[in-house]
Parts: sequence; structure tokens; C-alpha cells
Amino acid sequence: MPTLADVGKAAGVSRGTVSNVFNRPELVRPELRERVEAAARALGFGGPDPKGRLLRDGKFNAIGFMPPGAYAISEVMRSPYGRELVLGVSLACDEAGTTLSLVNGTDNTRFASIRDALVDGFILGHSADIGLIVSVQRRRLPFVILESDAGPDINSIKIDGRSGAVAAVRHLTGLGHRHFAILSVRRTPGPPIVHMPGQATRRLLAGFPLDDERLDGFKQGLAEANLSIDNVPIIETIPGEPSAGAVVFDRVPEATAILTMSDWQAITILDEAVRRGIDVPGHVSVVGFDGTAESARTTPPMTTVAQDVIGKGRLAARMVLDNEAPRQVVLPVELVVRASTAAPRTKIR
Amino acid sequence: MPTLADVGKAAGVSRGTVSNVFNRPELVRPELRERVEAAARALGFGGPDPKGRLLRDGKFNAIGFMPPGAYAISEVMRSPYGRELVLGVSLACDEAGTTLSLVNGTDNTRFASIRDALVDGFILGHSADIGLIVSVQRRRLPFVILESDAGPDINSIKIDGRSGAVAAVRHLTGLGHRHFAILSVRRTPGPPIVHMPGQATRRLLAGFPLDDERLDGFKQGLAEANLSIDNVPIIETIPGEPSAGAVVFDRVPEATAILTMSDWQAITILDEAVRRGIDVPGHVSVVGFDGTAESARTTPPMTTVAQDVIGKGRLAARMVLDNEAPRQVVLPVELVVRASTAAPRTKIR
DNA sequence: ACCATTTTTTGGAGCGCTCCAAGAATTTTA
DNA sequence: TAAAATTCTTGGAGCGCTCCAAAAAATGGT
Repeated sequence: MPTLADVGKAAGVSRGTVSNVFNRPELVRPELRERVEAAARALGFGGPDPKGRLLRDGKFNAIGFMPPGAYAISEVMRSPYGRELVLGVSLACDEAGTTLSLVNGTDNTRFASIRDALVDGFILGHSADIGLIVSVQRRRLPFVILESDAGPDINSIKIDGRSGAVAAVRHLTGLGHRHFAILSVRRTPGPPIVHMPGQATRRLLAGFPLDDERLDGFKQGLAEANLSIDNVPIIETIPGEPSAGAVVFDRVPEATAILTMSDWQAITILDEAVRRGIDVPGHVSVVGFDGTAESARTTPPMTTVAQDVIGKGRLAARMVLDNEAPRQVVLPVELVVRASTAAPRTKIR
Repeated sequence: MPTLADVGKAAGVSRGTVSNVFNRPELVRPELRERVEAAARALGFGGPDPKGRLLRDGKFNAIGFMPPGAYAISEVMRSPYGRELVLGVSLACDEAGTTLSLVNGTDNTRFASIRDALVDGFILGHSADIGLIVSVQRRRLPFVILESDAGPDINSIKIDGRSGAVAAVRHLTGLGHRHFAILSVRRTPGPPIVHMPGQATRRLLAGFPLDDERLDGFKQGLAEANLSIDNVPIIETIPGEPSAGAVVFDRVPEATAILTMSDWQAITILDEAVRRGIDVPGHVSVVGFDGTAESARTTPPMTTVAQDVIGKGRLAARMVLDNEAPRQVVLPVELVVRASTAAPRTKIR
């Protein structure tokens, strides 16, 4: 690859002049400019290499998005929630004229990814991993962490997941439901895990603050109706797991209400209900979480704990772009009641 | 920001040793290593700056995605098609451990964006703009252009849009439809444009090869049934335009079949139909284009010209990643018949 | 204790560029 | 036509790093 210097030599001018031809052409005499351009063409020089400029100027003009946990960026893109989040981020990037780098990192490479990412700031997906935070801090880059409060010195944005979960349960108990099932998130690879009441392996900690908080909200909401979460089957599935619905219906046939951690999970349930001819909300009520655009279009339209996902992504990007004093933002949620929930009635299956 | 040299000075060792401490720690004596690390900590040195390494090594380890036309990346993310495309690209990026840079470029900045993008290759969204191609070629980066054949020397991937369009029309004429409306794409800002038959402003060129080819397919399909596209109202709307459905129903009430350029447009129609209580497919049949995941979940599930969008994105990424001899790939499409189309019957509106 | 090995550390070279102060060339003014 | 003003061009400095050949230090064997 030819360089500025090569072109300069060929055209009989200096490096600096060639640079000017490409960056401030008005500064160089038309005749000379033409000679330089001809030389550049002849050598197949395609303009100054951004690498050189970068080292000189130091701005990448890009922000990085790192998926939560060990997720890949394709997994983020696959989920309705992830897509809206990235959409929100990209909105802010559009406004700022910034590139959005979706940074990949497997379990072992994510630290190196953060170390090497060509970005001016980071958005970290929710995650319990303090190591990632430390990695970003090391680079002195502005960053924000999602769905996980990391203290007053660190930018974070989360929703009020607990209240949302409580609201979902209240809605259902208010309708008269007494038999629940909870669809929680499995954050490790593998098939759905069913935790039946009283089982030894049962645990309430899903591992990510986001999950735990919602689970805790469910617990609280149930307690308010004199129900114990200890008696509620909890099924952990990987987001998007297509068998989730089948497992729920097979293992917890008595449930009249199903609580989920995301619209995506709820969609899985709804799909399976259609497949089995189970009437929603006649036989069973289903509540989603997130209020993504998809939730409005399911059959039937879904009751869900809605948050402003796009707004959250956008705010996150703005926070790293603006790089102001650290803030911890908690965004409100709102229960959107649609047609996937109703009073329980005698079940006919 | 401290540099390797600063740390070296503080620790009483050379630049090179500090570099080794961070990149090949096994090469330096534990005691020394520790001293260097202490110095780094004291100075707040967060590891070697990627900019320096980059200049030295020359690989960005990223590929860029540039939206078609004057679209912003948020607009890509908003459309069902765009999302699946990016998902496909990200799949290949995950496999290759590469970063996916969504490169922004407004009308005036897209050339500079290409010039400066910190990527090893490019995926160009469909576009008629030869200038973009030239810009990428200048940088000597491997690239692929989508939905637009740019000759034998240039990587391209497109679907067989014409055949898809023909199949859609055949399906509808086979069902007995004689009254059509076509929802085409407006590629400039502004409200829907209605081209009624015989109107002076009428034109069949939407501007992007992708649109023109489909329009041409519709024309051919209609001709096969002895119908002329010249008698079919064509409405151009910006993708996602919420008023599209209203315009179609208001301006072309006699149409029993609506052809669209994308699932997204068809969704708009379907939404409006629900709003107005128009029965699909009883009163009117609607055909989408692309076969995105969303098309399967509409009410009613949509008949659509399906392509493997995810596969296309993935292939595109592979082509730039692998950088082999230029190929022009044409992907097949398949008409997926679902419930949004049926034989026309007397219209009751 | 000396020499041969092996392990560790060093510092020059170079990646490609932009900035900028200073020098050279050209144009304007008197 | 010479001096002054203006326009254009130059090349050094420096951005921060990694590689590598060579020097230095440590280790081992006799």
C-alpha cells in the first residue's frame, strides 16, 4: 500500500502537500493539486490511511456495545428486547454521527475485546461481572452499565423491575388467579430446568441482578395475596428456547397464570398455546415483560410490564457520548393490560 | 494519559519490557513484572493503547455495515428486514470473533464515513450510488453490495426479486383477483404519493434497482393474466409510514388485492385493516415481501414472498471476511402462502 | 572459577499520518 | 522595479505501539 510519502515522491512534492491535497485541497494550487492527484491515481493510492490519522488525532468516533454475560451480539439481535435496545442506541448514534460498534466477546475473549475495542465509550449490557467494569475503567473510557447498579461513581440505567413484577402479580391476583407458574431465565447453556415446589435444587437466584429483582417482585406480589412463591413452580429457560411453552404446559398444567421475564418468553408460551389449542386468556393468562413492539401483535395481544426500551438505549448512548458526571437512572415501568390476561375459569384441557 | 514509555521510566525498565508485561507476561521475570505492574498502577496506566498497536499491526478486526441510500442505521434497525439482515451479519461476526460496525453516514458524510471507517471490509446496503462503491474500492477493502449487481468484478448478493413478484401476482390472479393496488417504496422524504392510472406524474421507476425489479415482476405477472400494470394504482410510501394503509383503502377502495414491497408495508396495511374492521382476506388480500419472522405472526398470518434474510446477511459477512474471488450470488425466493390471501368475494364496506 | 547455555531485557526502526512554524514563491502595492 | 504582502509548500516532531536482533544477566556444568 502506497503512503502519502510515496505519492509525494512520485509527484515531486512533500508529504504535507499530499496530505493537504486530500484534506484541505483549497490550500494547494490547482495545477499542483492535479499533479498530485495524478500521481496518487497512478500509484493506486486511495487516500490517507485512517490508521495514521487515528494515532495522530486520537478519536475513534464510535461507541461500543457489549452484550450482557456471555451472550453474543447475534443473540442480542435475535431477542425483541435486544433489538429495541440497539435501535435506541443507534438513534443516538445517528444524531451524533457516531459509529455503533457491536463488540463481540466470548467468555474468554471479552476482556481482550474491551481492551482492544476501537471505541470512545462503552455500553455494557446487564451483567453481574465486575471484571468487565474494571476493564473499561482501566481504559478510562466513559461507560454506562445497564440493569445493574454499580455504585454512585458509575453510570447506570435500570428499570424498576421489582415494581413491574409486583404490578404483574397484583393484576393477576386481582383477577382471581391463585395458581401460578414462573418462567425465569436460564443464564447457562442447556435445556429448561424445572424447579418444583419443595425440590432440593430449587433456588431463587437466577444469577443476574435483573432476574433476581424481578423474581423478588413476584415473591412480594404473591405474598400480598397470601401466596408463597415457594409453592410456585419456576422454570428456567434460555431466552428464545422454543420448548419453553411445552415444558410449562406439561409440567404445570394446573397453573392459570404464567409470569415471565420477557416478552420473548411470553411469545413462546403463546405460540405453544396456539399449537395446542389452549385458549389464552380463557384457560390460562400470560404476562410478558418489556413491552416491546412485538407484544402488541401477538395472538392475543399481550399484557406486559412495559418499559421504554428504545428510550433506554438512547439515553445510554447519550450518557457515554456526553460523558457527564455519573448518574444512576431508574426508569419507570407500566403494566400494559391487553388481551392475554383475564379472570381464571374452570379449566378444560 | 501515560504511555508505555512513561511506565518504563517509572519502573526503571524499557518500553519493550513494559509491553511484554502486558502482552507476554511469561517472558518477564516475576519480580520485575510485579515492579512494572506497580508502576503502571501508580501512574494509572490502563494497558497499551490500541491506537498504537493498530498502526503497528494494521488489522481492525471489524467489518462495517453501511445502510442503503440515505438511510440511517436506526432506520435499518427499525425495519423487520433490516433487523434480520443485521442479525445474519452478526451471526458471521460472532463466528469470526469480529466486531460489527454500523457505520453512519448522512447524505453528505457517507463518503467521509467510508474513507475513515475503522473496518477491514464493508457490506453496502442496496443502493444505486456508484460513488459509494468507488469510495470503498479506493480503500482497497473487500466488500459486497446487496441487491444490486455491479458487474463481474464486484461481490454482490441479491434475491430473485422479479420471480418473487411474478409468483405473488400469479398466486393472486390464480385466486381470481382482477383489481390490484401496489404499495411501492418512496425513497425520498415526504408523504405517500398516489399514482393513479393515466396520471401524468406516473412512473414505474422507484429509483433503487431492488424496487424497480419487483415492480417489473408485478408488471410481468399482471401481463400474464392479461392485465396491464398501467391500470393499477401505485402508492409510494416511506417504509414504516403509518398512514400507508389509510391511503390505500381511501384511494383504491375497489382493490381486492394489495401487493407490497416488504412485510413491513404489508403489516401497516394489516394494522389499518384491523382498525377499520376490514376483513383480510375476506374483503381484501394482502401479500408481503421478505418473509421476515414478523410475517408469520400478523393477524392473519401473512402470505409473503420469502427470502432467507438472515442467510443473506451471513453470507455477505462471510464474503467480506473470506475475501475470495468476486462472485455475484442470486438467492432464490419462495412464495409462502398463509392466511392473508384468498379468492375475492363481493366487497362489503 | 571459567566458559557455554539459557533466560531476560534493551532500544532502534518503523507503522502513516497531521500539525505547524518557517521558508519559498508569487502577487500586489507604491 | 523593489519592497511589502500574500499565498503556497516544506519537513521536523510526535502520536504509542510491537517487533526483533543484539546485549546483558543468570544459570549450569566441569
